[in-house]
Amino acid sequence: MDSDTLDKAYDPKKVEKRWYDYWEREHLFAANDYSNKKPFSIVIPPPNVTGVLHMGHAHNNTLQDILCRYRRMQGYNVLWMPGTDHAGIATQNVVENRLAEEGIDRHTLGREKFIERIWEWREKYGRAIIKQLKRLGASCDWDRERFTMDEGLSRAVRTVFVRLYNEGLIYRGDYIINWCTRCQTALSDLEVEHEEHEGNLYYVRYPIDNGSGALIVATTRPETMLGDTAVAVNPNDERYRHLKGKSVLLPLVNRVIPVIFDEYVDVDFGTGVLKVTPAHDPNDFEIGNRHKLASVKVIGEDGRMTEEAGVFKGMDRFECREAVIKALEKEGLIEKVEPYQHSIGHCHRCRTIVEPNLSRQWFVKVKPLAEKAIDAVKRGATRIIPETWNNVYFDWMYNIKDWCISRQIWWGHRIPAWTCKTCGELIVAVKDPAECPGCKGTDLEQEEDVLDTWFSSALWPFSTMGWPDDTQTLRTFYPTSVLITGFDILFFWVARMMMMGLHFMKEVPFRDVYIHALIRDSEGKKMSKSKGNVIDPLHIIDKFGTDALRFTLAAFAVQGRDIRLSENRIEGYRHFINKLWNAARFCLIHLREFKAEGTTKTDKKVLPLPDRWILSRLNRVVEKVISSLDEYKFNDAASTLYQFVWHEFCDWYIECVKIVLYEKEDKTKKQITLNVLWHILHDILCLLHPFIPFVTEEIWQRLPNTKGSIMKADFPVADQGRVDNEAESTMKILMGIINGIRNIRGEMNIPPGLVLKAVVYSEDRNILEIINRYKGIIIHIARLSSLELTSVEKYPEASATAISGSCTIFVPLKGIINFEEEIKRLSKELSKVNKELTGVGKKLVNEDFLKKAPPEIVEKVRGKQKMLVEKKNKLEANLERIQGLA
RNA sequence: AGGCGCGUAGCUCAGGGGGAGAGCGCUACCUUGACACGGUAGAGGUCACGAGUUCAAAUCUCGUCGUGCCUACCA
Repeated sequence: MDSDTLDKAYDPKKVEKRWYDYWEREHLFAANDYSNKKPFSIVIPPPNVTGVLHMGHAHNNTLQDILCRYRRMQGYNVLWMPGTDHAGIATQNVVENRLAEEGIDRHTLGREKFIERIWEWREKYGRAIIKQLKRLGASCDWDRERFTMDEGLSRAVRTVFVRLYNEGLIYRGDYIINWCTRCQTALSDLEVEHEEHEGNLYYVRYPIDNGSGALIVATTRPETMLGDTAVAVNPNDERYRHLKGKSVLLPLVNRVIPVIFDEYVDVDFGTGVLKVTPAHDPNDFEIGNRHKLASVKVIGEDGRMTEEAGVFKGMDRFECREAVIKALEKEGLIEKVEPYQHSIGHCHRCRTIVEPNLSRQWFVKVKPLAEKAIDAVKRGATRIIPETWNNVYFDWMYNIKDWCISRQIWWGHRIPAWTCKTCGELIVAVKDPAECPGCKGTDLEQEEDVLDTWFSSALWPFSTMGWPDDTQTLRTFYPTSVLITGFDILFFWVARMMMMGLHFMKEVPFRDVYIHALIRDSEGKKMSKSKGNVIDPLHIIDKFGTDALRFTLAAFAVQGRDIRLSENRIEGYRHFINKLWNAARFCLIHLREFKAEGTTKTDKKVLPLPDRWILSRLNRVVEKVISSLDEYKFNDAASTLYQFVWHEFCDWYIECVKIVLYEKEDKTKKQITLNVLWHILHDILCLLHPFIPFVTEEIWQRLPNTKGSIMKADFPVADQGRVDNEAESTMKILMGIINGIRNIRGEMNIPPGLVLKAVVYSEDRNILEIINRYKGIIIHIARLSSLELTSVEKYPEASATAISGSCTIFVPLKGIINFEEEIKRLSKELSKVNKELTGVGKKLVNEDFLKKAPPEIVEKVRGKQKMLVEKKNKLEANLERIQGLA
């Protein structure tokens, strides 16, 4: 690498791929199972194989990458475990749709062939997301990439299943589950999305059997009445007490069904009479169990009415609703119809309305697992950050219900259970059994169903590390240091990993869980393809570069608030990348002949003021960046660096350095400054590398006296010895004076070509001395021809004036001054001061304030008042004088 | 129905009991030997509204309105 001049503008396209390939070639992302360095590990939230990178991925993985690069530079042995998820239903749907385009149905293809096709499809298209993660700069240890359907992970899944089964924590049974009539599978409660829906509440008359009158039942789903096996009332409901032991005649079906009494029924809802359909409603199912009612399934798996529905057989469930209403109306059994708003469950994959259906499925008894998971967070073994998510986590865990894990699809881990066709024995085993352990029969039939995708994801932190084998990877890297994810999968994934990790590893899967915001569009809506409001990260990367995107995402990553992304903001941060680039360009031009021996740290005493100042500032920044990153405050770290690089390093330090580098100063002085310049740039690059890896590597490679990749450099450490309050306050004085002069220039529209003289007056000799010592800096940056100092009040004629601290700055403008403008300017300033002064004054006449406020606050306000009064007097004097001249 | 969060400059958002901030946009001036993806200066805010706590509230508490999300078996 040479340190020739950089291009005038940073072009990410020329840089990004080259350095990523280099990092991979040099194995810089590789974790070491045997290192005795401190471990730091993260498992990636595995994206779906079907997926393409969206902003959520970009955000999530940027944050992970920042931490991984940061910890590596701090000397940790970092493992970032990558991989993808087979995403059962989603993937199956995608491939099914592809096949449909070819006119092929999966059933004609058959199970084995169909699964083969999915594997083929995965090989061909499933790698897209990995490539895209690489474009993002993700420093995963790619040699360890895992897939939830890999041999090893599948073995983990089977092992877990078998153990839970043997422990009685997995069972099979007939229960009401959520059924998607389109996907043709059961769903867990989490996979159902509720949505408000305008419907009707139908009041239907159920004639009382062998008596007069009728019970009126309110329902939103009249079609399910065909499967009613009772009507229920609350035992405390006076209105219906007399119906004990009575029955009603179920209309249309003409089935006699009992009136039962159950506490569940809400007296205040509708008529206080509930129709009970155990086969199509979870609550009714419970009631049915309590009262030993029969279940009549009237809606089939395809969403059409079954044999049991009599004349309605074969109708679609929604058609049937209309038909039932019509039939009831005909018989005069509809009492009334009220509009009614209620929420309806939809399949989160295909939006079809979910049908609660009685079905034989496999379940995990999660209560005992959840207790351990609750406890782990309670006792702080795992921290959730930000803490507000604790409550959400606890709430869900406390109210957890058994998890339906069987899915009637083909793509996934097939349930390791077999039925012996000879004796009916159920065999659950890790390895495919050859014969029935009971009757030794060999005619075994494996369960058709596969497991919920999240069942395998729940094992991810340890299955990826080789479990159930006792591997060195597990010993070194489990539990992982932190999990970074969005709250949308807190229950789906985080909670379940907690449960499984604690149960099988006897240890939490992660020390910290950092829950980040969701990326939304400019209106605050969740980005989704169907809404068409996505901002494609790859498009952004092409347009602005990866670093600009990453820095934006980091700067936006505020805890507890969602991100509304806009291209404008990303563009703003591209400018920052370019600013850094150009600052480096300046440095490199001057560092061309920089010698290695100059890189040792110079003693503070011999350093010029600007150098002491920038080193002091740098060390404060280092401290702040480290503490921010340690607390997952990515935005604080990013904006601290932004502020420092742009508004301190570029705006002030480089300007000061120019004086030394461009004037004919002696060589040693130049060397000292170059030394500091090198140091600051060096540390800035290291501090920024985790956020913006590409541009920092590119500059690093051209910076003299660096070896290898910046990835292997040490992350800066704060050095309290470099913090220099005196230098900071002195610089503040100089900046104040420079700003005063600049203000005059700007406000008075003085041509920039015009070199000005200035006179600074102050009664404070110490201040004057300081200014005198550093007048070169002021002269240069404020572009003066000379700067005079005086402790005697003598007013240069026709001057514009500015006040800074105890100083009055005069800029003689004989012949150029616009008196009106100057009067306006001073008056404006004066009214500002007066306004502030009234505020301060009010406080200082307040007895309570003087008595009760902490003394240092009172002192501060007093000091401020004094300063303001001084400023006011000076302004008034200047104003008076200028008015006299006008 | 419960729970959580948000309402601060034109826009996107930081801050979180004692000086209202940033980026973008806007106005004026400027091709100054790193950078016009730049520089300098400037305009712009009853920090949603109402009450309370406090010497002091954008900041804490309560309420109202608006807004977003999550959870839920009231048919």
